[in-house]
Amino acid sequence: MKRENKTRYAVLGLLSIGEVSGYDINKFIKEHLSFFWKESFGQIYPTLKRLKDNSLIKERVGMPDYRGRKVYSITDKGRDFLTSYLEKTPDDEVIRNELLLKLFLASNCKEETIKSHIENELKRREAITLKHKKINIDHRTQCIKKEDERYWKHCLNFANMYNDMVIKWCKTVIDDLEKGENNE
Amino acid sequence: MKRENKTRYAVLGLLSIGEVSGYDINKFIKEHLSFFWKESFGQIYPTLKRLKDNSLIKERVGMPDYRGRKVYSITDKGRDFLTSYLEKTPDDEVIRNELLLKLFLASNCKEETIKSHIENELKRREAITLKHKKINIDHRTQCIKKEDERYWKHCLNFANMYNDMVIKWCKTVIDDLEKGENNE
DNA sequence: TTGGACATGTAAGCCGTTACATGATTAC
DNA sequence: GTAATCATGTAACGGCTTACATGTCCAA
Repeated sequence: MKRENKTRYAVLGLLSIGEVSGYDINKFIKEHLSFFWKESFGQIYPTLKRLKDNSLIKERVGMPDYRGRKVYSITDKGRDFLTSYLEKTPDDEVIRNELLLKLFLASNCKEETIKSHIENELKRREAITLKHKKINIDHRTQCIKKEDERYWKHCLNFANMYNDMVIKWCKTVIDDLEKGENNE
Repeated sequence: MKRENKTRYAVLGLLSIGEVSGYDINKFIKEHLSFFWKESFGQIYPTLKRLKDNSLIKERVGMPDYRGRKVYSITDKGRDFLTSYLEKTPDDEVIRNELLLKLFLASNCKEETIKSHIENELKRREAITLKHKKINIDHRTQCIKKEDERYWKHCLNFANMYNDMVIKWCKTVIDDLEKGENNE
């Protein structure tokens, strides 16, 4: 079985929430979903075209806000297609964690090097946590429809738990590396 | 800047541990590293050829265990290349978590459907935990060289912490979904 | 008036999986 | 003898990123 193009489901899914443009889809994913999904323009625009050709979505030239803007809405056929997708068991995440690869191979570099990678990761994660606390959950949820809110909060919660876990892990690694340094 | 082929670093990295064949590399990744890295034969064999052409590794026909088997070892040049790779800041993980995508879009399907996806994930994770407890850490570490062991244990620990976190998360989602059902 | 955000789209080209092709060896 | 595992490799094909190309609108 061939690898499936998942972009179309993500795009179709976002259109199930409301009528938006390709530009909006990109922005929304970047701002709100980037902790579990990524897309690029090079995928989004061709995907919109294909979905339109298959009558899964409808195109409308966005007036009066015209600026070359086109907005798309999901059709009944599109909604059926999306629903049948959602029923299929999700594929395993494809994991390629470069930080762990480098840690695993760290006997080929200085201990300082790998330590600084871990410290960077820790800082990055702590910054995310801080940002999430500032922007409280209600604010992050403003743009989400009522019926989706419940599911959305679980997604956010996943992100937070993952973040906390990584922070904890980074600290244990750093502690261990420092312990080693003192022994020398 | 072009996207980088990461496979060569993974392959080179494994050869830094010892002289092995393409088949061995595949097996090792599948058995030991699959929680943070994946490769397929279609990438491994061409990569070995390219690394050899660039003198980063050396080929040797594996005698006396001959069965068409070729084994590779890292050269000094290869080791330098690997070290300079390890010094670069790791790229962000590319995340595409289909379970979270489906959860986010779950207002387009029956609640039962998404609930069963989460339950599957929970079962899968619990099975992994069980397996890891059975195969104790010393056994999993047998095949790892002494100098790598310390780093390796941190990688394993990441896997365990992540697993535990996901299990906890799944349970809160399932609880919440069941609470909703009772209210109806 | 100029920079930044809005807005759409294509082309090049590597990346990576899957399927296919082939054959040896070992254990039952 | 036959199934499983060992073992290498290629071809097809779609996936996806990156870079490029083009133009508008708005605010300072």
